[in-house]
Amino acid sequence: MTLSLYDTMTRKKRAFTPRNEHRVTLYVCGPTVYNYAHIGNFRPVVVFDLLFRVLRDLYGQDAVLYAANVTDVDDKINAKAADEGVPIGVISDRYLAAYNADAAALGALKPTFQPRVTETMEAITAFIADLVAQKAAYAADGHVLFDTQAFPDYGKLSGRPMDEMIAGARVDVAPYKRHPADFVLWKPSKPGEPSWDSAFGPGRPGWHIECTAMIEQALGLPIDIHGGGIDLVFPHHENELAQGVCAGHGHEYADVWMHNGFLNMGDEKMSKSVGNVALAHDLLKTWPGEALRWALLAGHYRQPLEWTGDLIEQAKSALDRLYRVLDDSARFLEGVPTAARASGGEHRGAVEAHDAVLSALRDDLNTPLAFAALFQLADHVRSSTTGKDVAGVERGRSLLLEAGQLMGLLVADPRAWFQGGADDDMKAQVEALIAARGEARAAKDWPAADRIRDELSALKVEVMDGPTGATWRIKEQA
RNA sequence: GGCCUGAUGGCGGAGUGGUGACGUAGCGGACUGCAAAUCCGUGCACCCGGGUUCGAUUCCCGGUCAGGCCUCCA
Repeated sequence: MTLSLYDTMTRKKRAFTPRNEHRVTLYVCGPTVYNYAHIGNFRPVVVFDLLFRVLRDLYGQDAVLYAANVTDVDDKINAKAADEGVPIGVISDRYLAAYNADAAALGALKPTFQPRVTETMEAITAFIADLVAQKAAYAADGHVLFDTQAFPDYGKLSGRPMDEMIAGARVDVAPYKRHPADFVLWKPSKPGEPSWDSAFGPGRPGWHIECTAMIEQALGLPIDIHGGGIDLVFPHHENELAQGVCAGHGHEYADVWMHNGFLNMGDEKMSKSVGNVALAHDLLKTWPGEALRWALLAGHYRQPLEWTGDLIEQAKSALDRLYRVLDDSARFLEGVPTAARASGGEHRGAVEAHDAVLSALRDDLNTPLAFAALFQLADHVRSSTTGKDVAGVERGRSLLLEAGQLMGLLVADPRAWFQGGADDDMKAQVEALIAARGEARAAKDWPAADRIRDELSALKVEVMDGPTGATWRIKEQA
């Protein structure tokens, strides 16, 4: 099975072939750490984490190098640092830690590298110097600018004819630019702002150069896959590409460009600047990270996604269904003597469903199709459990867990998934009530049994009578 | 003004030139002391108008609507 990926540059899905299958390189544009990140920031995090996992599954755990940068030089960081009267590092460290914690809660693996602009200054200034030497950049009015005329293919990635862009532009062009599309590589810092020394004078890097320099430093150019949000195609990635090619790396930058669709809140675009926020940090207080991860993967990554309460609830329900199968089948296996367990049998249906998950993911990360296969696999486990097919349950269960965990899902203990909110005291209390209710039921004292259920209900606990006794779980919040 | 996406059932959301995924919600039934879960059954769609075709939700053209980018928001 080959991996095919949609490439923004060629606008079609292509078979993916890494330059070196022992060293597959992936770079994704990361956050500016000046505040808690909203859930939309985590869509690319989760999407490209999934790609990272699929690549590792295909090429080997250590064969994939994944770099996700952190922008820690930025006006918003400067403003916040000035507000609090602290160095910018205090701000960026604080919110980077929060960001990483949220990403981990959403099931994202740590990238191989997480470069920061402040730790890449030498590479940035060296890169700019290289561009100047190649006559692809020029100094003007204290700035160093990239000369877009030096790159004939400028506009190709985003599919924008440059002359039309300029004709329709609504922005005033800085007078020192030779061409309206030229962009800043290095600029002087304003008084009081952080500044770094360079051959072009003290200042700070422009937006686009940092990614190019970080890629060069962390992975080496060219790379296999470059990813990010669709909104970055122009100008950010277009500019990265221009810089990267003109600095000379065999005139190659990235083989595949991948872009995830936007996350929308209701009908409004979700953006911190608009103030229409849903911080992952807050969402994680009420929802399991796995449910949020599922919700982010509920649609194909290239499609826009509407972020609504319904979406999260449906994601939670879907996971409940899978965890219920895992829980029920685990209880069934606990009741089977070890000696009676066997591992024979083909269980073709389960194997096929497992393979269907893989092939769906390898087809440009078709997560909805992968979810469908996951449910199919769960149905096999369910019917094996009902049919008391021990080998079938064991095989199906391990395939389900394997497929789910490849997607960063089904990582919780099934019982903990349902009883997660309870501490030991509460568990003991619940067990005692359930035992009392069991006695009442045995005596066919239904009013007493129902009274105890009401008590449990008040504790937000739901009891479920089964053939092997009662089980329970924490009820959904309204 | 320029460029680019998308339009599928109550909701979410794949996919396909012809037997209409999957999840969730609805309805009927089984099971259960009741309930939950589970199982069985069932209803529900492919924006509009042309064209190509034996046949289009799927291909082509036009339209409408929605969204994105062109301002260092992923």
